[in-house]
Amino acid sequence: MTVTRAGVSGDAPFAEPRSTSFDVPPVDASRCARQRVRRGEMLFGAGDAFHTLYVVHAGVLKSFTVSDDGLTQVTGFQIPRDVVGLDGVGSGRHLSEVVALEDSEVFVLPFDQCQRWAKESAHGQRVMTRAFAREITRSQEQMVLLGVMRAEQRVAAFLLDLSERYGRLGYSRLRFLLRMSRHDIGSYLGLQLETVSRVLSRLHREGLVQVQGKSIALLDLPALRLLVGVSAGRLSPEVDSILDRDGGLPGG
Amino acid sequence: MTVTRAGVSGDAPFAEPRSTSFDVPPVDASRCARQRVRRGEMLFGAGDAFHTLYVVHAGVLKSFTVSDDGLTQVTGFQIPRDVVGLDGVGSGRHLSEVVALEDSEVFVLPFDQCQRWAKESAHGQRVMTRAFAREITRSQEQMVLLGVMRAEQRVAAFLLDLSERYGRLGYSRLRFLLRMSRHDIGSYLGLQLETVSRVLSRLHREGLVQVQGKSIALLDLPALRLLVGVSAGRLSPEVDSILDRDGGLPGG
DNA sequence: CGCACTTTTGAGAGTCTTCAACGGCTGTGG
DNA sequence: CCACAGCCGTTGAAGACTCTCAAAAGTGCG
Repeated sequence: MTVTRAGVSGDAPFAEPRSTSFDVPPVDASRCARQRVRRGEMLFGAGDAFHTLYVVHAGVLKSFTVSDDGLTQVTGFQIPRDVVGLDGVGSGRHLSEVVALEDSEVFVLPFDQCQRWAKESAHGQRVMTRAFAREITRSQEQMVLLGVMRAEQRVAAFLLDLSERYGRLGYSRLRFLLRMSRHDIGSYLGLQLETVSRVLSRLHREGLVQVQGKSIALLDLPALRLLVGVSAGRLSPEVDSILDRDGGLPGG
Repeated sequence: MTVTRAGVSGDAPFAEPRSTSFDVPPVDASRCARQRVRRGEMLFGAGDAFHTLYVVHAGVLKSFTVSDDGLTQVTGFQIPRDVVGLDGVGSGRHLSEVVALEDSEVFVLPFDQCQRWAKESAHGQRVMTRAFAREITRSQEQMVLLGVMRAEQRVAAFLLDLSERYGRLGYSRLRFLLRMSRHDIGSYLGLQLETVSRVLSRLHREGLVQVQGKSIALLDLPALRLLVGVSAGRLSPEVDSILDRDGGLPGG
């Protein structure tokens, strides 16, 4: 799958029948610029100038850091409502690269506009702060995963995380598709692709999950949770944020 | 070393001869509340309500997550000018715990005050945003370290990171003290303490470093950098932030 | 429909961990 | 001031887990 660069095509704001609001800037998704990113296309690359945040509207993306020698490390997978691009805030350049794993669409949120929004509205500030905070929390959890968990636990944690996130979007928590390759999963979890494959096979044999290529069914959620251990960071339903007085997400 | 809870003693704002400004809220350190944290004392614990950020003024702290079953994972070591407490922003409760590794002092920055500052001043917003961004960048680099590096590389990267940070503070980049135990280092790097000890011994034998208990001397910086590989995330001098028009830090 | 990539599975090697023992250092109390 | 207890650090040996190399089957895109 060759990576190409996404053309900025649909970047003119246009309205849509139902206002799909999300908990990230700007408030109103219906009048927000969008951009399509086809499977294999790159949303932005490492070293690109940063001036825009994105929120996934449809599809799945993967983020990964690129070392000077070409080695890569996947840092996350983004599904609808996830924010993309925060890695560029610090230096003004993107440290990581983002590619679509399937035909996707993202909302385009110029960062200076976000900043203005945060400055002018208390709600805006809350939302922006929370976006940052989530990224920090997520990274911290991933650090625990990479630091203390063994292969089987990492894979289980990965599946439970996806399950939870799809669930929050209104999709099934028990059956979903792994849009990313075993290689990508391995890179994300600090494992080799063979190890990922073996662990999935083992979990299948043991009846905890059912795997058929990219199709996954979680057969025994409690056992999976037990496996991960109460020990390693909460992949559990979100705690309410002190920043979040604006509550949950509509529909889903 | 038993962990006790730090009493809120010096929390009344008081002035100081020279204004030690730092690049984090509030602007003026000279009129900022402070708090002493003695060796082994806890600045805050996991689950504690979050309402305050801290900036290390003197000393060294360690942050670590605490699992339900009591297992811990060190998430970072903080030296002067580092921000502490951002992990609590997301949920309103601290997810991690912070303990002083030596007698230390921190500036106390009520978060709502920071928020107000960010809202009212462009400079404040930049500084706050950058504080968040740094935390994200740092976590991302740690993810790479934990995900793709081997023990020797992790330890070398750890030493180079400390070297760089001490250097930025005006201390020697070549000789410094490891205030934390081998156990803490291991926890931070996703290794066992024995592995850390062994690697340090090996690096010593090979002439890259000189280790005597907690005292470290980096004898061959280029070799250490080579070992880490250009591959794994930049632990190199900071890129300038687009958020940072306020420049460097005053005297180290 | 075929080529290329992905996934699975096996076998052996390597790294890191685990268990264990020993010496050193530190802080405390007599 | 010295003795002691507890923690820290080092080192060894065996074992566990993951990686590497390799081959074959499966899948999907063009």
